[in-house]
Amino acid sequence: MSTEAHDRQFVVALARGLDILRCFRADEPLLGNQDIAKRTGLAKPTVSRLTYTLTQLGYLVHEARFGKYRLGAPVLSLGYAALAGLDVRQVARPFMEELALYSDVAVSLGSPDRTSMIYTESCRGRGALTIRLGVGSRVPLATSAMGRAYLAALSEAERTRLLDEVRRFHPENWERVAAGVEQAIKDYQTRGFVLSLGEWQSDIHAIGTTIRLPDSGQIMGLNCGGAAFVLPRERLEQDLGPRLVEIARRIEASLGA
Amino acid sequence: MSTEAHDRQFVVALARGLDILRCFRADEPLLGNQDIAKRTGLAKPTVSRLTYTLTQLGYLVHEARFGKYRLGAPVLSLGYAALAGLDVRQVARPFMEELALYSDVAVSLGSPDRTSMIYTESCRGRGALTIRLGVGSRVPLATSAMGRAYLAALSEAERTRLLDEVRRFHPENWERVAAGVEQAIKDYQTRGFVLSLGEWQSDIHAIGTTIRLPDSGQIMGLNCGGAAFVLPRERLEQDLGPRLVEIARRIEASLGA
DNA sequence: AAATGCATTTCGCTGTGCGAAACATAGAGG
DNA sequence: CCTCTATGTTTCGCACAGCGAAATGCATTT
Repeated sequence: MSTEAHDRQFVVALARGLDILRCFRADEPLLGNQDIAKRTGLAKPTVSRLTYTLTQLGYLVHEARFGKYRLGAPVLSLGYAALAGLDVRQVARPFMEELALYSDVAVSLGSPDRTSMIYTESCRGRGALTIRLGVGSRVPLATSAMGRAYLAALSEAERTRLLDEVRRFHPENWERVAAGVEQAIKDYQTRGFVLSLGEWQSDIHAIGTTIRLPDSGQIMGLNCGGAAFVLPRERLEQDLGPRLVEIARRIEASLGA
Repeated sequence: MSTEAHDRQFVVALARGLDILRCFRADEPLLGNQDIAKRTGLAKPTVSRLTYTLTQLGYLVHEARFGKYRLGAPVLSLGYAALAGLDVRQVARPFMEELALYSDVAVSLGSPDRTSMIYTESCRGRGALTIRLGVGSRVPLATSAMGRAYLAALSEAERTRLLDEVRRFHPENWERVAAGVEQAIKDYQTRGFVLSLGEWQSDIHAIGTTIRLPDSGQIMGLNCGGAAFVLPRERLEQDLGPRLVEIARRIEASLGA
C-alpha cells in the first residue's frame, strides 16, 4: 500500500481504517463488516476492531435495523473544511457559471484521487435536465471527459503508471477503453480538450480540459457535460470545446495574478 | 481516548490519524506539523509519520509554498457518500423549505458530534441576508439553538456527561453559558423549542428543536435562524418557534410512515 | 433441532508505532 | 557572514498494539 516495499514512516493501521471509509459510496451507503472485509481484503477481526474504533469516533454509525454501518456526520465537517482550503474554487466559479449559463448544462472542477477524479466545484445551467453529480462525486479516469483530460495532461511516465492501475477496472473491454484514452490524448494535444460521448454513461456527453495551479503545478480537471441529446458532437467540438479551453486559460490567468 | 481504560478493540493509531484530520477547520484550512502537534498533543515524530501517511493516501495535500497541509479531495468523496446515507434529509427537506420560504431565513438539520452539532441539511430563505453555514459546518452545543435543543432532549445523565466536556470550551464565562443552557432546558420542556439570541454569534438569532429518528432513536437538531434584526424575540417566540415544532412533528410522522 | 451466516472475542505472536535523541534545513537577527 | 532559533524529518531501541487463526456468540434459515 505504501510507495516503498517497507516504509517505516507509513502507518498501516491508519491506512487500513481509511480504506474502510473509502468503501462507502453514494450508490451504496450501507455496508456490513462482511462487505467491508471483502472490499478491503482485511481479516474479519481486523475489520471488526477498525469499524468499532470508527464508530466510537463518530465516523461510522451503526444502523442496528440493518446490521450495517453508514458514514457519520464528522466526514461532512471534514468536507466543509476541505472546500474552505480550495481557493481555486472561488476564482473559478464565475467563469464556470458563465459557461454553465451559456450552455445550459453543468460545468465542474475536479481533483485527481487514485483512479478517479473528485468533483470539487459544480455549476449547473438552468436546463430542465442536468447531471446530478455534486461536489464529492467520483468519475473514472479512463472513460469520463474530466478523467481523460487529466490523463492527457500528465507526463508519459506518470500516465503509464496510472493506466496500469486503471486497467484493472476495465477487465473486459480494456482495448476499447485504451483506444478512447489514446484518442483523447491526441485531441488534447491538437485542440486542447477531450470528448466523452456515452463512454462513461451511455446517455451522457461531455468535454474536458485541465487547469494547472500556479504554485504547486497541480493539475485539476474542468468539464462541461450533460444529457447526450442536448450535446451533439458538433456542438461540443465547434462551440463548447473552444469555450471550455478559453475559460480554463482565463481561470489560470486569474490564479496567476 | 477510548471509552474504557484500556480497550484492546480500539485502534489508537487510527484514532490519532483522524484526530489530525479534525484539526482542520473551515476558518483555518492550512496547518503545519507544529500546529497539529500543539492541537493534538502528539509528539512531533508521531505527527510527522501520520501526516506523511495521510498525504500518501490523498487525505492531506502539502502546500509547499506555505510549508503547510490542507485537506485533500478524498474527504469530499466521503462527505458525498455520507449525505447519500442520510434518508432523513430527503424526508425533511420539503418541510424545511416550506419554513425557510415562510420565514426568509435559514432552516437547518444537524447531527451531534462530541461537543458540536454538524449541519447535514440546510435550506435558505430568499432573504437578501442569510447565514453562510452550509452542510458540514459545526456549531457549539452550549450556545447555539440547535446545540441547546439537543442538550435539552438528552437524559439528565447524558447531558451532565456532555456538559463536563463542553465546559472546557468556555473557561471564562461558564456560569453565564450554563445559565443559558438551563433556561433552554426549561423552554424546551415548556414549549418545545429553545432560543439563542446573540449568544453564539452576537448578530445571530435562532430557535431550535429536535427530531427523534424512529429506528435508532437517534436525536437530530433542527433550527431556524439568521440575522438578529429580522428575527426579534417576539417573532421567534410567537410565530416561528411554534412553526418549527410543528414541522419537526410532521417530519417525525413522515419518517414513521 | 441442526445448519448456516455474520459478527465479535480470545490469545499468542511479531513487527508496528512510539517518542527521545539526533540530524537537517530554512529563516531571522546581529 | 555567522550564530541562533524554529520547524520538520529520521533514527533507533523498545514495548506493546494490532494482527489473524481459532473459538465463541447470536440470529436466521432450513
